[in-house]
Amino acid sequence: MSLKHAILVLLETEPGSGYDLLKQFNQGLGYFWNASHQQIYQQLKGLLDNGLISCQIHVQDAKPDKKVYEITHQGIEELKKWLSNSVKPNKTNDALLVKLYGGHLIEESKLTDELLEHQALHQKTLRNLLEIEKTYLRLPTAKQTQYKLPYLTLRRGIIGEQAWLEWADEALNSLKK
Amino acid sequence: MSLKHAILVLLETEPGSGYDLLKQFNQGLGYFWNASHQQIYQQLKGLLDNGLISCQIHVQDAKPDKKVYEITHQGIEELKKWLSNSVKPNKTNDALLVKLYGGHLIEESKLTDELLEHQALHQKTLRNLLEIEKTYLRLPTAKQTQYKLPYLTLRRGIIGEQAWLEWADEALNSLKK
DNA sequence: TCGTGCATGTAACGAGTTACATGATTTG
DNA sequence: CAAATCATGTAACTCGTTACATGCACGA
Repeated sequence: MSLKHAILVLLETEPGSGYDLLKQFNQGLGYFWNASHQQIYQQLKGLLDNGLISCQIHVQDAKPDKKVYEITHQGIEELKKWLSNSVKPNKTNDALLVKLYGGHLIEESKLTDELLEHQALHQKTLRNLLEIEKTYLRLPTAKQTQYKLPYLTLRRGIIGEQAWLEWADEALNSLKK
Repeated sequence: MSLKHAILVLLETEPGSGYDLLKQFNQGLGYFWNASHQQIYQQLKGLLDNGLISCQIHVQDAKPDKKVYEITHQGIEELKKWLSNSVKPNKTNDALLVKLYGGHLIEESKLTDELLEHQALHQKTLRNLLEIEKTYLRLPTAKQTQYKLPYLTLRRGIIGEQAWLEWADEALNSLKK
């Protein structure tokens, strides 16, 4: 349901191709929404069929052609409608926790190893987010106000990652014993 | 991929019916894995076809019959294999954050309202988890050691919810301005 | 020449949601 | 008398992943 709307949100800010959207999902938006290129291209097809976006082909030299999509009036209406209705809270499905829960069947060192792997990834993500935050905090106040809402989502990412790492410390200590 | 294994983890602890599993998903396991009854019954069918679980019908009076499933030797082997291979880190797809990100299209009061709704739910979840933790902390040391791993997953839930609420406070304050 | 970036897609499958469907017993 | 609990399922659909597929340009 929401990938459609995530794409509309991005296209509302500025028109772009499937490839452009993919980059945004891998960068800025990636800390709260992920999508593969396959999914994106499928959704774009659907959105186009329903008239929520329009498409123009941009010929480039030395690079493949690109299809640049733009949100339509209808698309904006649909987006506003979606924004106004409340969404259900997120379901968490976390395979790592399932493994911990049933972890007595294997050696604890394997659990520790996997925790350490995940810890390294989360640390990297956090460093990344903190870099982006630095950039934001260096902006003039007017710009900060303008990007207030996206900044709140960034804060969610930072606080969430910090909490994950806090837990991982606790868990690793508990496993050591 | 993981629902299968979540079911195996539960059946490894004790045999049960699809309905029993559903209750476990709605209670203890629910803070890190969710599944609907439709999904569970489908997966049980698949697991049975693949010989990872076995099934016996228990006739009850004054209640419908139930199919009690048990993990097989093959099932335990499959579970151990899964536990030994590492899983990919979780992808977060959070619709609420997509809405915040694109929230400039609607009135801020609508965003605030929805945040408050979610806040109430998270508060309730946290209270619940803290109750379960109290029960755990009252257990004798031997029992605590036995349930060490599930307790770690509970801690993840608690720390995660606390972090969510911390963020929500920050977000609500920022929206007030 | 090999990998990375740019740029797009199809097909098959597995995971998850929504809707439909039944029927007894217990509790308020 | 209505609602919740117990107990099971099917069907249609959407969402997401994995694998397959193409082709040019540029730098190491």
